[in-house]
Amino acid sequence: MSNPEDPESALESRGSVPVSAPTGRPRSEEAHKAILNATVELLAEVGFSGLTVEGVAQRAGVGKATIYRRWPSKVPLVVEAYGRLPGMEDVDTGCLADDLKGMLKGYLEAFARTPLSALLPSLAGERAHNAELAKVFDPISIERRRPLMRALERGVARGEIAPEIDLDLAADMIVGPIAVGLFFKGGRIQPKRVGPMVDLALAGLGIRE
Amino acid sequence: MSNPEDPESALESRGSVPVSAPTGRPRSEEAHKAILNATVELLAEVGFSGLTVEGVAQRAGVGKATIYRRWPSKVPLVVEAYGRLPGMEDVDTGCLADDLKGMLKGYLEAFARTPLSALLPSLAGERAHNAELAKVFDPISIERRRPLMRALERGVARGEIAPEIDLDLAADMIVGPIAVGLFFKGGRIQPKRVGPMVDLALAGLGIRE
Amino acid sequence: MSNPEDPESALESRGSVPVSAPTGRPRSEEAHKAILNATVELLAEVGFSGLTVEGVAQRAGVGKATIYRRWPSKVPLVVEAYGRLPGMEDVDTGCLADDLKGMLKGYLEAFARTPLSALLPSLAGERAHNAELAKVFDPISIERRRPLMRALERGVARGEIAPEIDLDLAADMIVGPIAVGLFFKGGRIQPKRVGPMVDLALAGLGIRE
Amino acid sequence: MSNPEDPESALESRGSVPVSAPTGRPRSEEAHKAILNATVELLAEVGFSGLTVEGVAQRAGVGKATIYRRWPSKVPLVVEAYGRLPGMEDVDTGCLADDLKGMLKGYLEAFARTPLSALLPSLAGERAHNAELAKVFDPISIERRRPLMRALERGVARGEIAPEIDLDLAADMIVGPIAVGLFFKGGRIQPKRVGPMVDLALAGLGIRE
DNA sequence: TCGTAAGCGAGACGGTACGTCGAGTCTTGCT
DNA sequence: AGCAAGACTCGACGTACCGTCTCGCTTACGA
Repeated sequence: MSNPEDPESALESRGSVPVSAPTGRPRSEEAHKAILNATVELLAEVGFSGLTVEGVAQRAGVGKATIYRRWPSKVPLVVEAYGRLPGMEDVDTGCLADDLKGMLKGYLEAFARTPLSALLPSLAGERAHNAELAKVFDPISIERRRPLMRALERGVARGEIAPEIDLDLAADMIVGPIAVGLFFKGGRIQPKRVGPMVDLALAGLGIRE
Repeated sequence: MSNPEDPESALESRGSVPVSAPTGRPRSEEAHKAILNATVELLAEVGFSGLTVEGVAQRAGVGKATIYRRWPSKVPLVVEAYGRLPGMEDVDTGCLADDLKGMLKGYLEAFARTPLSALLPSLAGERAHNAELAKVFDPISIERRRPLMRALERGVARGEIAPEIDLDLAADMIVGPIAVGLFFKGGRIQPKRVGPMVDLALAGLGIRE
Repeated sequence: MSNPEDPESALESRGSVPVSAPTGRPRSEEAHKAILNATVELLAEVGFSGLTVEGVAQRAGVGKATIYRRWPSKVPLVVEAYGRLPGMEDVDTGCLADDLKGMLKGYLEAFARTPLSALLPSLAGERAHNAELAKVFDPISIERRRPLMRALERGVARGEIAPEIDLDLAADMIVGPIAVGLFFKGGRIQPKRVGPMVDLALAGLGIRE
Repeated sequence: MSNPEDPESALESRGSVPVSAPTGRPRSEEAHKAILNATVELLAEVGFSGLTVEGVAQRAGVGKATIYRRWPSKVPLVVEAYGRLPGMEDVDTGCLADDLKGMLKGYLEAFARTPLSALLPSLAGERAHNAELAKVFDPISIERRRPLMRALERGVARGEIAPEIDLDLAADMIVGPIAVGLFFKGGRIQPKRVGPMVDLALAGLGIRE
């Protein structure tokens, strides 16, 4: 993710003159991909704590030095692999409830297709006492919930949500059950439970007529 | 946790005859406590992944074998240490909103007093790819949210909650923001935000006049 | 062997009044023997360096403390076990060559019957850097070659050996090939080779016609 | 000792084509030497039984894995260290007695200069119940007494020794007193006693005029 | 005849070293 | 320069014994 040695970053620095002469053999893009793929695969198989750089190198058919040349430790490697996995995709139907239901359903399906459900708890667990990880993990997390925030903002604009509502808190409440299910029950929420989940969040528990 | 030498287990086997003669020097209760204390301390300092059995032994002033004699690996050790930390305490005021606010506030204060906020993400992260851990972790998690469930049940009984509401989902939604804050934002929710949080959960996001 | 707690040593301190009242349960002679037997057996099986006090205790059906109550460490235990094994037995035929051949043959047969050939190298090896062991081992070694020395002295008395010969050196030369075979070739000398061995020692290598 | 990576072994395989491509970083010759030196030093200080691989690693400034990569256990390590120590050096004066006296004196001086006198008993003791050790130890022992055997053969050629004499037995008898002194008396024979020792072996004990 | 003092088997105690494994770094020859 | 390979130092793993220390019991003596 935009690391300084990345040759593509050099191109971004305006024009055709590289910042410093990139002599020698260029880094293999192939190796890069193989490493990230191996990382994602292994994370799904053995989890974060079972992941070894040695294992990634072997699976990717790559020397360990090639990994360490790109990532300073296994944490940023995993973070970048995580960044490759799909996040929430914006759904805009004109109705808040349908937007939320559509987005969450799509997201939960991504959980089933990818190692996201193994990765997220591992990374979140490590994050808690690893400031270095937190620094790169948090922006990605914020980025990933942006579609959700946008849907809520549309809801405010349309008058479906009262303007004084704390949207951040609202977002937490909407994805909260997914997080709780993921971290404490080890299972993904079934997609069919998304409907009630959103309805409950929108209507609240309280009876007030 | 209910290990066979536990004197109370002996009582469960009906009557005064122990299952088998407990010969030899009995295990030191003192060492047991010292180990758990050291574990809790170190978890708060270095997290689950940074915790080493060697470090626990050293901090507790205990030989490694004394730890391995009691716990087969660091996972159940940490789980037992986790079990010692305070959970939610039931608050029964006769009003659902006040019950929930009281309980959550108390719980969040426990987060500040104890290493719970370091432990929970670490354990939840490990849980995701460690079936052995999941087996012992999940019952404890369920036990810990029981006061919350009871408050909700009282709410149903009092007519504060519609009877058709899925209480499990409701509980997830109420603690959801705490979980999200803990796992993705690395911070405990401030106690003063508990009020809006509960109000939002009870009233919902939707406007319905 | 004559350790200070030995109740029989108390008797040696002149007279019938024990130094201190030997109250309490007396030490089990049975356990003592079982420990020594187990020690000899295990030495033959696994050698000195493979011998563990734990193993001896288990084999003897005895607690470890019962061993440590009698011997301060495994070294004196092994030495005492060694002391129980047969040594050279004096043979007095009136002819030096026959005496020596008889004694050596008998000794080599003892090697075949007992774990002596496993014990001796182990103890000698340990002796080299274990002063404590050397202190108890050496007197036993001297004692064990005394029959050999006596035979040589008889040879001098009878005029079979010139009086100016250093008998200690002579004894070393006679048992030397056995030692070399034991330590460097791992095998006991075959009894039938005893004859030439003694003849060579008596006649020397040199031709002197 | 003649391990497959040894460059000289490659030469033995006739021709310039190495048996297999030696990829990766080559093993550090420096570390190898440092380990062997540390081993010899420590053997002299604490003996075989007091020698720990951990201690060798520390003294050599080397990781334990680097030791285990080269030697499967401490036994072959010690054997190789032993192989580096000086053995008997051939002395050829034209007179058997002088040859033997010269060689033995030189050898005994090597005992004083090196930890040989600590090593030999330790290794011989271990050898007795360690077949693996015996396999590598024995050829070295035979090699080391070869100068002695050659001197005896020269003695036969010159007619100083009767041809029917068993030279192996003769060699055992000549070094026997050294072995006995080393293993049972813990001391090196004083060099000045070498003369009588050889004279006795050549002339024998028996009086026969 | 009974108390008391020491012995008993069992096994936990704090330690130390074992042999293994992985982290992150370094060094080959080749591309 | 980057590459695959693999050795490097370091440090934790989980195991096995060390020599010591309780346990709940015998066992024998002397009060």
